[in-house]
Amino acid sequence: MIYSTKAIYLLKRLSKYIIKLGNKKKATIKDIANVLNISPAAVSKALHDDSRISEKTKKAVRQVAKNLNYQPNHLASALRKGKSHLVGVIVPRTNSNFFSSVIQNIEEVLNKEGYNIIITQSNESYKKECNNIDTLLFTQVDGIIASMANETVDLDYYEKVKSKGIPLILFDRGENDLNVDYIGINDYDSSHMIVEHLVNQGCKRIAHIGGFKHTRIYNNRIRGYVDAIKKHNLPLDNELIIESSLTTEDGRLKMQQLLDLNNRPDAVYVAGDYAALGALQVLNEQNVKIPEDMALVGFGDEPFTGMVTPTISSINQHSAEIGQRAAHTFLEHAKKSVITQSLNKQILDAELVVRASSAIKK
Amino acid sequence: MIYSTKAIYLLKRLSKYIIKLGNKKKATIKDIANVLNISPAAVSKALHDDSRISEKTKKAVRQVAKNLNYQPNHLASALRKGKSHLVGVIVPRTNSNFFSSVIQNIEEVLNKEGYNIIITQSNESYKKECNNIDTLLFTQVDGIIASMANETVDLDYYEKVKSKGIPLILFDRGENDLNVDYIGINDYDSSHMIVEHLVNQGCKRIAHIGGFKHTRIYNNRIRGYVDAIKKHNLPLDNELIIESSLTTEDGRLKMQQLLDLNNRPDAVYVAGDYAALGALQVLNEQNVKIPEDMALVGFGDEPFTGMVTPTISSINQHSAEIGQRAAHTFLEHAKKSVITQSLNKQILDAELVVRASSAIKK
DNA sequence: GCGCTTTGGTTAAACGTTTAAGCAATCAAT
DNA sequence: ATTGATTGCTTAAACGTTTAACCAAAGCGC
Repeated sequence: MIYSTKAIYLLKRLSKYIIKLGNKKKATIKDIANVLNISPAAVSKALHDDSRISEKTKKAVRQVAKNLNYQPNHLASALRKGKSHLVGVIVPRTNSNFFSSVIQNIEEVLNKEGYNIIITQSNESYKKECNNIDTLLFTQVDGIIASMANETVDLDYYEKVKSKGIPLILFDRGENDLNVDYIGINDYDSSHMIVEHLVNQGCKRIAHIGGFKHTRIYNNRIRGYVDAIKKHNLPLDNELIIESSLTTEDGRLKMQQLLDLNNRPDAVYVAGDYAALGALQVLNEQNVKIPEDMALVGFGDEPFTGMVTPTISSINQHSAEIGQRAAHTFLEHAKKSVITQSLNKQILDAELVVRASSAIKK
Repeated sequence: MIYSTKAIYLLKRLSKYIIKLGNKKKATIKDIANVLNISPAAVSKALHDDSRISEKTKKAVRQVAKNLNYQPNHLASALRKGKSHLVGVIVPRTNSNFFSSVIQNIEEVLNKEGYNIIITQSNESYKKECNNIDTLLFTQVDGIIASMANETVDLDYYEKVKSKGIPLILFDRGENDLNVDYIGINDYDSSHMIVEHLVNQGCKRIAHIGGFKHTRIYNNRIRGYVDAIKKHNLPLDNELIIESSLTTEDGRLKMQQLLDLNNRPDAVYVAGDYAALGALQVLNEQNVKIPEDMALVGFGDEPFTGMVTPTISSINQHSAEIGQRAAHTFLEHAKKSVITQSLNKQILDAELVVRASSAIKK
């Protein structure tokens, strides 16, 4: 093979550089510029396919970049551009299927647009959540997508995010008062669906183990339950509505409470799957027949609802779509230079997945 | 209250600045410097509690910083210092309890030291894993903590990380060949524990649904199984050792395969909990009594093993400790200026959690 | 061969920190 | 009074990109 003098010259400069870089740090735009005897600015433009750079130069730049194993320094470009291309995500915990699925979908959408996500967990603690916000702001994220901890009532920290002009998108657990984008399912209607379903199965006395009233979504589920019960002229008994932290353990306790009633319910709608699992365990242990003696419906469609015996009917919250919408909503904000947020709700219809725990009674 | 002339002067400058910043961007070190009529360098030093700055100035700086709602720009300091204080984490998926627990512990340890983590999922795909490595390198992470995808056999991409001088720590699924730090449990011994336990329960013909042989941990589990079977003079039959992808679905298939044998086993040790769940479903559906007709042991101690009927015995992999150790191992590397990695294994003993699926037979 | 556009770059400043080096003022000791 | 150390800052460069502004050379129409 015959090389032109030019090519040989280039090769020499290159190898000189490679040797020089050998034990040194990473290659920069400057190194490429030096090899090709052009300015760093030209290299930057070449790499960004600027129209003011000749095709020849672009090719050469790409070639040298490859040979020097060049990786752009994201920090430098982020600093210069004032954008980190990082998005913070805050969830109560990642080991629930709902949140992990939402996250995965956020990630997929954002990665395609050159964004990375930083996931943080609040463990349902308000303090941890504030910490998370601080670290995310510190890391200069371009936006925050969050689902609030159960404990969170004080919204000051989220106001801080807003005041910094950083797009904030809430999902699942959100607050109207913040006046930002929100994506979630229709909790009120979901409760209606569940009650309707249980009525169709012949249930006459339906209890509800709900979440904390101060969390809007749980409050909506409670309201939906109450209205649906009224609609069907069923007994609306105070002892049939119980507030719970919705952990498995608390689900056990609250189920026991229902079983201890003089006038037991014949169905129970639990506002969270983990608590529904606790309820199921208690029922199984005490040989209460499901669904004959007690029908059971959960909320969230966690995978284990299909694994336990009997399988638990539940509400599918469309985690994938929630994640995708949250990501797209952020991207829309990111495209605009001026960020103006207002209450903008995207409410999806949920889907009732009927399983053994509430299957038709004979 | 009486203010000194100085204080009033300061207050004036401050309010001037606050007004100026009002609709503007975030406050910087320069703004603080301007308010106090000192150099930005002095501000930086004051904020870092440098001994060469007077206590008086430090106090003033802190006060103004607070009033201006100053947040240090992480990007700038990272660029200058050549450290991003970001650590990349790669896992097959986050919705397994094992990984989510490891991650949570990594996060806890690293946050305390001022590091943030970026979590990425490979979904068991080699290609996605390579992508993840690229984005992490692009984001200038200071280190990578990873558990490999099932598919991964080619180690070139991980070599790339090593060659950039970025600390690499593997856990659970790792490769000796890479000569980096590794944290995991003793898979070989765990298999011994399981077989031993099943023998004690009176099982005479123990099958193994294992993972892919090319993944070292699964290979070790198989070797452990084989050696333990030999040790107890039990039948070591080729049809009793099945390779599986260890998904729930594949667990079902492989369990069926075992049930179809002329000479059925009386126990099966499944190298993953999800596959064990599939096996359990098949056994339940076909009314094979567990553990009387078929004892069952899983691996991983996923929470659902305690939720299903009957509950599944499994191996607890000490996810919390693995996460903590991985984080600490990274921190040790980070402290040193020169990074020299070598094969350094930390092997923890696992723990067998006996549940109903293998409880003593009468 | 004059102005005018186009091409293909270059120069220099900027992003917000950190930090080595420098320097003036004060103080301590001789 | 002189030297030397200490205190408390300042100056300026650097990290690796991006980008606005500028400019030289070539091409073009007439």
